[in-house]
Formats: sequence, C-alpha cells, structure tokens
Amino acid sequence: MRNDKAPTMADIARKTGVSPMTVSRAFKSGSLISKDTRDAILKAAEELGYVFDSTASNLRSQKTDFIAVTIPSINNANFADTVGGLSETLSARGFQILLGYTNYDVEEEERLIEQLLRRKPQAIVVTGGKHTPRARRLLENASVPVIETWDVPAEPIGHFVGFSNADAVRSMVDHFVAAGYRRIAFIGGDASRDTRGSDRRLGFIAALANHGLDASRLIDAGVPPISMREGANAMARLLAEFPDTEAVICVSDLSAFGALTECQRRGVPVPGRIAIGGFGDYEIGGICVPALTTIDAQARQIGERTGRLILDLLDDRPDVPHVTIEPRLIVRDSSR
Amino acid sequence: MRNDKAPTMADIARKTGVSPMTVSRAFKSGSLISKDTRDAILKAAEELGYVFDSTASNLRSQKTDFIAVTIPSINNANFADTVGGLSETLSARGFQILLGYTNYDVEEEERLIEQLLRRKPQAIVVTGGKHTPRARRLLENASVPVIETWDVPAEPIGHFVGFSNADAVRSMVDHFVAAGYRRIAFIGGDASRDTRGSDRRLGFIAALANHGLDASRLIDAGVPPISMREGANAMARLLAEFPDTEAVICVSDLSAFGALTECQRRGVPVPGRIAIGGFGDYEIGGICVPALTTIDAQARQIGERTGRLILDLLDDRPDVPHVTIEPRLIVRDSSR
DNA sequence: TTGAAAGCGCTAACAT
DNA sequence: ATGTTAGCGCTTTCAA
Repeated sequence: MRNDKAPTMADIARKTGVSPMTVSRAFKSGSLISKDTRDAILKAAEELGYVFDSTASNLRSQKTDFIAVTIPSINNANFADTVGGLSETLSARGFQILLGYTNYDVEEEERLIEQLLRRKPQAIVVTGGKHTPRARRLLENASVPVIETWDVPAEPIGHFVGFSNADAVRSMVDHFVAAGYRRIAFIGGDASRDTRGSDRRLGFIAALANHGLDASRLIDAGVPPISMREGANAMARLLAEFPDTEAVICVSDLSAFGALTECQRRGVPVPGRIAIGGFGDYEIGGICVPALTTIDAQARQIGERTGRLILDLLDDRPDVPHVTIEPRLIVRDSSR
Repeated sequence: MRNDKAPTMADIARKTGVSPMTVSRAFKSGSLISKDTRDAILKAAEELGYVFDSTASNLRSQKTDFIAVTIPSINNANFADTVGGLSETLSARGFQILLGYTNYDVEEEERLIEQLLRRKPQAIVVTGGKHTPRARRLLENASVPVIETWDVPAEPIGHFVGFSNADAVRSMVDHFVAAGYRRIAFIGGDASRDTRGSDRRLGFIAALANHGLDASRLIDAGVPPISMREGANAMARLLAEFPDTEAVICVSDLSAFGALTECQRRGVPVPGRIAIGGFGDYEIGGICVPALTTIDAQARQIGERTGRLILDLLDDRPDVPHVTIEPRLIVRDSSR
C-alpha cells in the first residue's frame, strides 16, 4: 500500500514537471512563484502524501526553528505558565519549543544544555541564574541568544527576564510585620538544590533581621520540589518545635496549602492561631478556604516577555537586554 | 574572541591528524576506535568548543532521536505525569521528546501533528483516540509507530495505551450507589471539546440508567479544561438547581476541589449533606479536608508503558499492540 | 518566474 | 583501527 521511502521534493518535481527548486519555493510563503504552479505542486504533494523534511531544510539553511528551554519540572503550574506564555508568543512565528527538565539539579541542567545545543536552536532559555562552570561555558560559547529567567543573576550570561526572589519574600515579611506578627517561621526545601527556593529563604532571614526579629524558625521540608504533603509534614514539625509561632511563610502555595490542611486536621485556626503565606499565586491559593496570601511572580508574563525578547533579537530589533519583572504581593484571608 | 563559524568534525580531524570519519566514530559509543585516538579527539573537540551537529547527523543517517508527543495542556498534572513517565523511559536511551499542546482542540491537534511529523520523529504519541479525518490520514501515512493514549479508541490507528473513561466513571457510580446515594449529579465540561471528559459524562449517564436512576442532573461547567473556580461555580449552580442532590461526580479532582470549597464557604457539610467524587488522583485530592474519593487513571504508568512499547517497537522486539490500563477507584472521606 | 549547480556536516558503505 | 567516497533532501547562489 504505502511506499517504503517517503516522497521528496524531487518526486513532486517529477510529477509536476518542474524543477525541485520550484517545489521548494512553493512551500515557502512570500516567494516568487506563479499561483498556478504553486497550486499544482501543493496538489501533487497532497496526493503523494508528502511531508516536508525539516531535517534537510535545517542543515542546508543552517538554521532551525527550535527554541531550547529548560525548566526545573514539567509538573509545576508556575513554570508551565511561563512555557505557555513563551510558546504562544513564539509558535505564532513558527518556532517550536524544545523543552527539557532539570529536576532542580544543576548537573542535570548541564547535561541538558549540552544536549539541547546540539539541536542548533535559535535561542536558549534557562530557568535560574546559577549553573555549573561547564554549563556556563557552553552557554557563553553558544552563538545564539541566551536568556536566564525567574531570577536576577549575579553575573548574567546574556539576557535575563526575572525578579529577585529574596526581595519578593521581603515584601511578604513586611506585610506580616505590619499586620502585627512577630514570631514568623519559614518552610522551605533543602538549601543546596532549588536556588530560587534558597534565595527566598535568604530573603526571609534578611528581612526578619531587618526588623530586628528572630529568624531561626526555619523548617527544612526536604528535597525540592516541596509537595503539599511535605508542606503538611513541615507544619506538623513547626507546631511541635516552635509552638508559639504566629505566622509562617512557605516556599510555594503548594506547600502552604499542605500546611493549611494540617492545621485543619488538627483544628488549629488559620489565621486566628497561625497565619500562612505562600508563593507563586497558584490557582489553589485563590480558592481554598481561607484563601492564601501569596506572591504573584507573574509566571506567564515572564514567558511572554522572554518570547518577545527573542523575537526582537532574531529580527535585529533594538532590545532591552535585561527585563525585571515586578512580583506582586496578594493579601488574602490566610493572613488577616 | 570567538570564531564566527562553529567548528566542525573536519576542523577536529585537521587538528588531530585523523580523518573526519574517525572523528565521527569517536563520538559514537561502542564504535571501533583506539582509546588514544578517541581521547585525543575529545580533547581537541573540547578545546575548539565543538558542539555536535544533530541536524547533519539526522539527515545523513535518516533518523532522528525525536519522539513526538501531543497533550491537551502543559498545565495539567495528569498529562505531566504521563510525559514524565515517557520522558524518563525514553531519555535513558537518548531520545528527546518533542512536545506539543492541542489546547483540547482536534483542529489544533491536526496542525500540531503535521508540524511534528516534519521533524521526522521515530514515533508519535497522541492523547486521545479521536482526531480530524486529515489528522488520522497523516498518522496512518506516517512511517513510524503511532500510539494513542488515555483512551481505548473505537478504531485504533496503530497502538494504544489507555483505558475506558466511561468504565472508570461507572465504577465510581457503582460505589456511590452501593454507599446508598441515589440523587447523583455530574459536573463536567462542554461536551464537544474534551473527548475524555464527554466519555466520562456518557459513562455517568449509562451507569445511572443501569441502576434505574435519574441521570438528568448534569451541570455544564464551561469549556475544558475545567478549573477549580469553574468547579466551585458549578457547585453553586447545582445547589441552586437541584437542591436535593446527595452526591456529585466531577470530571476531575480540580473541579471537585473547587466544588468542595464552595460547600465550605456555604457551610454545606461534605459528605454529610453532599458527597463528592473527582477524577485523576491529583495530589490535592489526597490531602484536602475531607480527602476526595477519586479514580487513579495511572497517568505515570501510561507514560512508562508507552515508552517501553516504543522501545520494543524500535528494537524490533515482539510487542503487545494494545495496552489496557486498569484505573483504580480510591474511596476517601468525601464520600463516606 | 523558473532552473542548474553546488554543498550544508555528517555517516553509510565499502575498502584497507 | 582507520580512511575514502558519496550522498542524505533540501536551499543558497547564480543564471536565464
């Protein structure tokens, strides 16, 4: 039934009585070709079941339409939103996103970056501003734009679209302090892995110090990503170890929700007995009871701005190399 | 500083004093080459900042290491789990997943399939068993394995790894009926879009009919995917339109959780006044209070089995063409 | 508007 | 264990 070898442009050319070059032109929009010829070619292509071969096109033209992207985890609504914004902006222009997951590990990120660069993407987007020395070198040597996101890197490799995680948490600490809370704790992950998470923890410590408050109420919830369950377990430990705690800030809304459920199971009133803050403005924080005070990091906007930056760069339009996003504090019932 | 044109194998060959073919061999594992030669080549490559060009390799060898995958949405933990299982199984063998989002739309799926096939993937995995006629034709003509997932297609194109959404919901209806509930409602999305969601709705109707019960308590929660918020709104309408309802099955745990929060805001006891069931065994269903009765569709296992199926096919190992997954009913406090 | 020639960077196939 | 030759399917470049 079906031929073993797929038809090529040469086959279409033969069938239509034109040269392969004309067939090639028929598939490119905006190329000089008569309407009749193009129609005949497209018809022949459909009849033959022709599928354009990007592989060959990419090699000959020495460019692909790939944009490489690394994110810590596929299963995270924040990063999914960023990729969604990026994808929407870029796929309108025919770019295809090549996605890789680092699993919150810079070693894995290094492997991934190397693998992705072999595909000759037109740009590479990474999450975070901390990398292994070799990963950094690979990115520096890449002859395509590099965009770091979700962070304000100490030494940007190229461009970045992000925000200071520490500053964002500071704004939440300020809110809690202004609301009268003094004994404030932090629930976060193992410091060595998720750099954005550790930045939040450091921001928490600095902000408390700034207010002259004790910053030793730190609960380590495990290896990132911190799940709802781990948030719940951490809350149990917090209540045991620091029973007089008045408020707790969690590294994400997911762990914050887990912590909230632990209070519900124990009959601990939130915010009456303890107030809770999250991070990331996940959907759950807006709908759970009580709704969670959180930081909207504008995940989708990060993706959109990154996408637009890439288009500007590829179109040789003047660009702003560094885009700083302003996270917004959202105060909800869990802290008032 | 950096040369404008990237170094190729020919450059390494020149620098090392071997032929380009030997350089090629140095990068392939398990090829006949002396350790000294390989070491020298890899060293030269590192010095030159060489990056392997998959583009050229793919064209010459007429094979890529892409596996194309379409999922309805990037922002869904169930599909993320499937992709995670797939990714883990396949990336161990050096495959790279090419991911596309259909946004729950078969027209978009058609465009996506065409775009993905141009990349010459070694296999294509699609979510669902319903496609446009043209998408079906594209898949049938693709000279690579096609695997439909998350469904048991009426007419499979090639292979499938999935389960019957209707049967899964039936098992939940049976549980509710056995537990004594009679006036049971369904909250789901617009029937025309999410085919798995409509299958669940149809399964609900058939199962109630089977028990001789009224199956007219159907709340349309909007266009898929149904958010937590839409679940909450749907619960509000359910309580208004069918105030004597004793139990409700929601198209997913997310909408079920939204529905639960609406009850919490109104002081409606769950399950005392109304029982709730979800679908998908999302993390939230296991930790919220009360925890949600749900169906575990084994999302991750779907991905893993699909990955192993692909490896079997590509290695010419004998395979089982159709894999049926058994969803498991999980009974929790929301229905007892 | 169309065609002819050449070649992108790698590797299959064959040779030594 | 290494080398030589040719060519994958397109598109750049130049010509008509």
